[in-house]
Amino acid sequence: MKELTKQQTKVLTCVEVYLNKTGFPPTRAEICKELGFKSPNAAEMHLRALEKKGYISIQSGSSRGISIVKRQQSFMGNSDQMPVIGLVAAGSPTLAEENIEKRISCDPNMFKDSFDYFLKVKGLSMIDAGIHEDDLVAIKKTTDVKNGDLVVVRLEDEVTLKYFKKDNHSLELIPANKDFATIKVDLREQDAFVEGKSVGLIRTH
Amino acid sequence: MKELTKQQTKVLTCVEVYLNKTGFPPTRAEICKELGFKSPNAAEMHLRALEKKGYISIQSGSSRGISIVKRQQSFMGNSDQMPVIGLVAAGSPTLAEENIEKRISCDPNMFKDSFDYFLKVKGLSMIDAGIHEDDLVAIKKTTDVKNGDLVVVRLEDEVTLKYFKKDNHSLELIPANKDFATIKVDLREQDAFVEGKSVGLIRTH
DNA sequence: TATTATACTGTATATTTTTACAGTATATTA
DNA sequence: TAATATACTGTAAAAATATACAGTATAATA
Repeated sequence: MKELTKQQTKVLTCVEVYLNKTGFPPTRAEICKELGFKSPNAAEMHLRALEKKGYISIQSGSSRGISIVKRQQSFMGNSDQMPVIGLVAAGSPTLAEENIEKRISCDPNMFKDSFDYFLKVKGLSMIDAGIHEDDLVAIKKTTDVKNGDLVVVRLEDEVTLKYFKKDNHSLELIPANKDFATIKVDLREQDAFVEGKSVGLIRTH
Repeated sequence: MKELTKQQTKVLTCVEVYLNKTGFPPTRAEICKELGFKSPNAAEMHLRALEKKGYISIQSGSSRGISIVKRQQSFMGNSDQMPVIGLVAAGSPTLAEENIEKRISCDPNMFKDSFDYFLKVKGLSMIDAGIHEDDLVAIKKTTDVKNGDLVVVRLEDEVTLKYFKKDNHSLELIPANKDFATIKVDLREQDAFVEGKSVGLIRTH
């Protein structure tokens, strides 16, 4: 998550406080009044920046259409709107806004380890690990992975979920389905970027 | 607190659901669309009644200026401490305190359907459905189940998680593992009590 | 039996609100 | 050095929204 500037933090706090006090988000004008700005465009621009950085989402065309994605302070409890990543566009960063399919309200600490986003599973390559198509795998962004971990790896422009096995320069990405082949990468020849590892899974029946 | 009429309850629920989904309250027109009213005044009048009875407060002159004073149910973007049911003691009600292994902080509405508790899976009888030992299956308490649903059924003093199939007096509880046999019950001879059905699953890696 | 509450449709309007556009200025990055 | 991000003022118009008013109809209450 990108860092916020001082003013952006002020605006986000203002929205949170207003929401906490009234139960609904403020208008641009109300933010201005609260923070001493003289133009509604000042608030507008800060809100746009906050959206771009993933802290809020703005429902275009709706009055007070601000929802908080990631709270700074937790007023109520610890529930964030965790992003669900569907198909990742080639070359784009996994967490880019255009890859976010929806958001689910849940506790980032509901699993043993914290996590950053859900990855929606495509295909059947992990079926023998009880991971089905459309399951949501909770991913913690980290490069600190051990052999045997279930990891998200980017190869060229493809993102894949497999078991991790590394031995010197040889990386193996192992599926859990006998119909799929292990992906073998020689790290001297090809890059592989570990995006994170799975800390849990949720499935809707 | 005064009692609500059927329609007022509907409107209040509508506001709560909208708020839970978007993070801000609905407009009169949006309530109408949701509930099938054709005039914004229909929503207006219900909101006035809800305010008069103390369930909400309305900020006059503000768009979406509805705040909920008294919630009907706890929807929340906030998390509840959902109970995890481990081994169920023979004869005791499933949700009895002594059966609660721990509690997990999460949103009761994180799946498509709401749920009441997590059941910790024992054994391998559902492995081919991608349900492993120690997975937590989210159970909604209900007796309204259809053939093919994944249900929690109590037979005598045993609680089991299986696929449901009922045909007249014949009840079949079908596992997802070829090494396990389908449980067949003649309802004229033996009682079977449907405790609920699965709406989702979570697993910690 | 008159009154009040519930439960709406339908229309209209004043107000609220978003949002685009035109500027100004500074700091940081490429 | 040019481009981009931040950080605003000021104005205006289009769109969203609240809300008043005029009705109709039914059920409950005094």
